[in-house]
Amino acid sequence: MHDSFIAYIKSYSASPLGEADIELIKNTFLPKRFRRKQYLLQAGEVCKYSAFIVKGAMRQYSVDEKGNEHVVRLSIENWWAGDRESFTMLIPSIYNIDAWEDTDALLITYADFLNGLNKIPAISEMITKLDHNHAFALQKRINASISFSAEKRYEEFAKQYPEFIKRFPQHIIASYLGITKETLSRIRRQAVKK
Amino acid sequence: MHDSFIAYIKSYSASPLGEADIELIKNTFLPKRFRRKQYLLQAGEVCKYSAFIVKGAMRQYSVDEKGNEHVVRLSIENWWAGDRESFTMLIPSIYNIDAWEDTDALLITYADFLNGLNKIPAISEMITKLDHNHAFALQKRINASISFSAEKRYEEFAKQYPEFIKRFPQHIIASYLGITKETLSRIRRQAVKK
DNA sequence: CGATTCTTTGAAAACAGTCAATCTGTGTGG
DNA sequence: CCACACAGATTGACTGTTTTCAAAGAATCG
Repeated sequence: MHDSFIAYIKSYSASPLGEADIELIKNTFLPKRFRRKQYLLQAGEVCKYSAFIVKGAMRQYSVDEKGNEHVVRLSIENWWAGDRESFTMLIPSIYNIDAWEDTDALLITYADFLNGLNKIPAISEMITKLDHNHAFALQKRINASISFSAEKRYEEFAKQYPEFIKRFPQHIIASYLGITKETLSRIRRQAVKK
Repeated sequence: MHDSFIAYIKSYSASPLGEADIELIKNTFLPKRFRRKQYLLQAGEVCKYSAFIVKGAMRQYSVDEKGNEHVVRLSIENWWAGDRESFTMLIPSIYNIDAWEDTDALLITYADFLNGLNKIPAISEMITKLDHNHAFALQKRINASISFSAEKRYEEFAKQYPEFIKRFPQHIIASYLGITKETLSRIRRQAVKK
C-alpha cells in the first residue's frame, strides 16, 4: 500500500530517501479503506486528515442553502484529498469529502506532518512542488471560469483530465464546471454535431 | 521604502530578523517606481520579477481572442504582484500585469529568492504562510464562482475587500467577478433598492 | 474647456437554469 | 431469468438571467 506512495515521492524529489525515512513514512501515514459514499470529511468538522489516494476516487463539495451540491475538487489515484484551510488552521470546514469509488488512502495529520515528515528533505521538496502545482492549477481554473464559455471550459477539462471524464458521471463534471447537468448534456450534443 | 516591507515580514513571522538579514533584504529587493499603465509583465514574456507593492495598485489580466480583458488578480499596498507559474518555472506568461495607479514596488527574481532570501528563517516562514493564505483565497474564489450568484459574489467581495471597491473602477471589479460592467451596474441598482 | 474614462440605461438576442417526463443501462432480489 | 429499483443521461417547454450593442449621462483630469 505504501509502495506506490514512496514511488510518488521519489518522482517529485531529487533528494535521497533513506531506509529510516521510509520507515518513518510508513509508520506515520495511516492506511485506510473507504467504501463508496463514505466520508473523509463532513461540513462542520475540522479536516483532521489529508489523504493520499492509492486507489479509488473522491470528491470535495459544498452544499448551498437550497441543498445543491457544488463540486470544488476531484481526486483519483496519486492525487490528494482534504480541505487545506481546515487541515492547516484547524478550523471547521464548509466542505464535504466522500469516496466516489471504493478507495484506499494514506492519511496524515497536520501535526505529524510538521513534527516528523517535513524534516525529511525529500518530503519538504515534494510539498513545495505540490504547492506550486496546486497554485498554478487553481489560478488556471479561475482564469477559465471568468474568461471561457461553458463549452470551452468543458473542452479544456476533457482534454486535460480525460481520466476524470471516464471516472465521474456527467452531473459531477457539470457541477465542477459550474453548470447544470442539463446544460452539459446539451453542450455535448452540440459538440458531437461538429 | 524598505521599512514597510520589513514591518510586513515581521507581521508574518515569529523568527528574529538580524541586522545582517535586513541588509541582505535591502540589497536584494530592487525598488522600482511604476507610472500608471506601465507594465510589470506583458503576455509572452517570462515574469522575471515578483513585486511587493509598497504604495499603489496593480492588476493582472488575460486577453481573449476577441480582445476582452479578464482580470484575474488585483493588488494594492502590502500585497504582491506577479505570475507565479511564469516566475517559478521561467516559462512565458499568458498574463499582463500593469500599474493601475502610480506604484512603488520592491522587485525580486526567483534566483535571488532561492539563493539568499529563502535561507532567512523569517522569510521562509513568511512565504509558507503567504502560500497557505493564497491557496485558501483561491479555493474560496473557485467555490464562489461555481456556487454563488453574480449578486452574491459581488456582495461577498465588497464585504471582504472594501478597499478594492474604492480603488478600482466598476468595470475592473466586474471583470474580476466574471461578469460584464453592465450586469454589475444593474446588480448594484437592485441592491440600492433593498 | 475638451477629452477621456467610467457608469448607466434600454431593447433585443443569446445563454443557462428549472421542472417534468422519458429513456438507458446496471445491478439486486425474488 | 425476470421484474424492479436506481442512478444517470437526455429532451422539451418554459422561465429567468446575462450579454451584446448602441447611446447617453456623469465624473475626472490635464
